[in-house]
Amino acid sequence: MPELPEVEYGRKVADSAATGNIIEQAWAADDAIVFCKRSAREVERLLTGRRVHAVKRRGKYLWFELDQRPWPVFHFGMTGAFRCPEQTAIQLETGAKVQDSQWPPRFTKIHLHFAGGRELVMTNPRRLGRISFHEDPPSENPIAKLGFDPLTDMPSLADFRAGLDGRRGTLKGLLLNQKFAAGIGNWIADEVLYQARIDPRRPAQSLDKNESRSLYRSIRKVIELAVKVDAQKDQFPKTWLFHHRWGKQSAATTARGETIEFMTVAGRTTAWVPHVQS
DNA sequence: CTCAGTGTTCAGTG
DNA sequence: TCACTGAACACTGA
Repeated sequence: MPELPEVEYGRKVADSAATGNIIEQAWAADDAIVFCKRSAREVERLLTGRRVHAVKRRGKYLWFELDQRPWPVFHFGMTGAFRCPEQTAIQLETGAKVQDSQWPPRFTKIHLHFAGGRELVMTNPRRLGRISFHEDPPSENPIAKLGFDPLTDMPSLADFRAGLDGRRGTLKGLLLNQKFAAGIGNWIADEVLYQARIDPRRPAQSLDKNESRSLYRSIRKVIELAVKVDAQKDQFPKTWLFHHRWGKQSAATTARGETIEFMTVAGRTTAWVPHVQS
């Protein structure tokens, strides 16, 4: 699920459960991959008794500010999510909010119990997510090398344009590059290029003034709206490409009746509308 | 049974 | 060294 809007929703879930509260009990799964070689017992030791001062996000990364360092950093990979009993989960495909059928949910990697009774878990079925610990997450990799965050740190149009200069690769590849813009993933890249009416294969440095402005505006619009509705896909406008990109059905069309085609760009499946994007 | 997949990293190339 | 590409990773669900 996780591109910027889904991760920002995860931040809100964690914030409501954790901020201001003390972690009374922490349970971690034995999973050397997700915990970056750290043992479950050590993870539990680093978290138990700590008070959470804030839950921060940059791009697709989240971290807790605790009363003692190091601080935990969370990345959802392809399938991770934060859940708490009070908050509904967002279903992967449809984006609809659903209640968990069991608690803690399947694939729970970490389970926190807070003083006062709130709980929070991170699930991660495919184990491409990561939970690591850093003394100062924003100044250390991988967070330090991220590019601008389109929600909290959108550059000026002039700076955005300057960032396109000298880029030899495709626009699609650049949008997916977290060192350029942090938080854009496969569906947002396709949505933004469709709404800006630009061919995903175009070299980034080839855009004229109108095109780069259009791309800039599309990024802001898609991110801000998706965040506003807590990444619930059924609340995205009907005109968005998003609703029609799944399944790669031949003869897929947008709500406007435009033919959608699929191709691989920058190594990723790319949905686009040749009639609109040039 | 096979394969694609909303992500990142790393080896290899230019 | 930088920019970029493609494979690998891990596992579920179609």
